Amino acid sequence: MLHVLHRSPPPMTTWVPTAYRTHTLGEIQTLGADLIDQIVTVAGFMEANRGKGAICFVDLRDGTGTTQVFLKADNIGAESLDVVQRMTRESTLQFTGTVSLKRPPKVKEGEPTPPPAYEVLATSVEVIARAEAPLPLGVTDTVNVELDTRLDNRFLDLRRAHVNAMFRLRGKVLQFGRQHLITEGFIETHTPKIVATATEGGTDLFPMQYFETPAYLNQSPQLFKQLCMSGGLERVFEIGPAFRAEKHDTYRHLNEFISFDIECSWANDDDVMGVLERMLHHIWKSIAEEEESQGLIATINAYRATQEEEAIEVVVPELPFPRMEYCDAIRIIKEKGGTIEWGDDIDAENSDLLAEDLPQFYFLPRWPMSLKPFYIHHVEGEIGSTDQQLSRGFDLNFGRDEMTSGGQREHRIDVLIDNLKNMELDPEEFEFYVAGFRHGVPPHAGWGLGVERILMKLTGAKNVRETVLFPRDRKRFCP
RNA sequence: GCCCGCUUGGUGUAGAGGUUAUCAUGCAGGAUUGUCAUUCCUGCGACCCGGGUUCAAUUCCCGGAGUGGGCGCCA
Repeated sequence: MLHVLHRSPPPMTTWVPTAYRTHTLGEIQTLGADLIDQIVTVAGFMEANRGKGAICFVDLRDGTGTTQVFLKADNIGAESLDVVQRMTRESTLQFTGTVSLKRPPKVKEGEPTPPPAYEVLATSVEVIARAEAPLPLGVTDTVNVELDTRLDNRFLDLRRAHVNAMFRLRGKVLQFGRQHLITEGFIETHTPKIVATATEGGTDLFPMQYFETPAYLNQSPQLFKQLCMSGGLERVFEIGPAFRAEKHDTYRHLNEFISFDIECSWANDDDVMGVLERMLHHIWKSIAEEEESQGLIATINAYRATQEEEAIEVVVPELPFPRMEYCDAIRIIKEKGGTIEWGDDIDAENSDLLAEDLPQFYFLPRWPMSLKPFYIHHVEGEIGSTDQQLSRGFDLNFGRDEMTSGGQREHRIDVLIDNLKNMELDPEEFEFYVAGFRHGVPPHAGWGLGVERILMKLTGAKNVRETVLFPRDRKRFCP
């Protein structure tokens, strides 16, 4: 059966000296006591410089932290001091100097003395690249910046501490998700993004030219990961882009997004719901427990405080997640006064009604077959309250928002072909896929999870675009 | 695709048919300071585009462009 192994945390990251620095700024702080009086070379962005007289303080920032560099005309020379004093914010500078204990700040009586901090007493400076002024957006300014301005100048936006922290958290989410699936026996795969035909039907695809032939950007790895099941790979996952040419314009949609997909043999919908909730639980738990992740959350909260926004809190969801079967969801929506009939999709307004009682993760299993794509499995005789055929398809929501859709797949080739015809798709066009079911295939199930949507829930982002480095939406595809 | 907003210095905002167009942040200069979100002084910098109404439009109307939100659909 399933073995979920306990993994010890990865070893501490080591920063090897490079051509431009002997130490990171983070190391100056963490190893400061041992580095006192040693000569070091550091490099980074100049966040601020203070002091116009015979002394000057520079706040220098690199990927590991911030350290103050202290300049005195006696040590560095009047000319270099002047260069630094006239330097623009966000220029990249390289300093050589000695590590020394920073003078402790004046502390009011009764308040605790802060831990010792370290600085670099500079003896020389190299201007690597001077930043043009004014900056299109202030990296350390407390004024709000609109998302559009941020995305137009994303490279500068990324220098802001809370934005940087968000992308580091994104890396963590992928790392912990990947880590969990590997412990459950899944192997990482890649499927093609250039395809000859629609993989699911329904959605609009981006057309492209493949040499002399029209082709498309793939909307989902769905059919290919199923072929992996027919190929006996048994448990696969993929983290990759999906492209959809839908002209939507909302806080939760992108035209290129990263889909976290799995497919699992000898399994039904209930089995893969288990994989999903265990994986999400692992991600949340790891973020809540790991020191580095907590530091990232704290950075985001420090910014939120300046914007008078509520702090985000990583609440580890309890296992198992609640299950709200489609038929029950319809009944409850009706009881709450929502307008819906059995067989309808659950729209945003009605999702809000469900979210009143289920504000976090919950599964919505057993959708009507009529609402699900052709590849979803059904068991004859599993019928809803109106005697209509139910499917083995499910959604995972977080409050009002859909995070995942998944289900057991149809492995019976005759039923598959019927389904295609019933949904007005041509089995001939899907021959590459149907062929995979002709020579024996295990029953299988899987799901696709929107990475950006998960990030929104974890980091409190109000718009998925915030969680993507360079988002592609209806109007934006540059930078 | 449909519905509703918004557009003022680099950034984010206040505001009014006639103003010296507000404030913060920023930028430049100066004073002070081994600073710690320093403080203080001085200065710089803006009404999206086109047309209309009006003695007068950045303000009102129409159109355009850009942008934000909601919906459908989805991850």
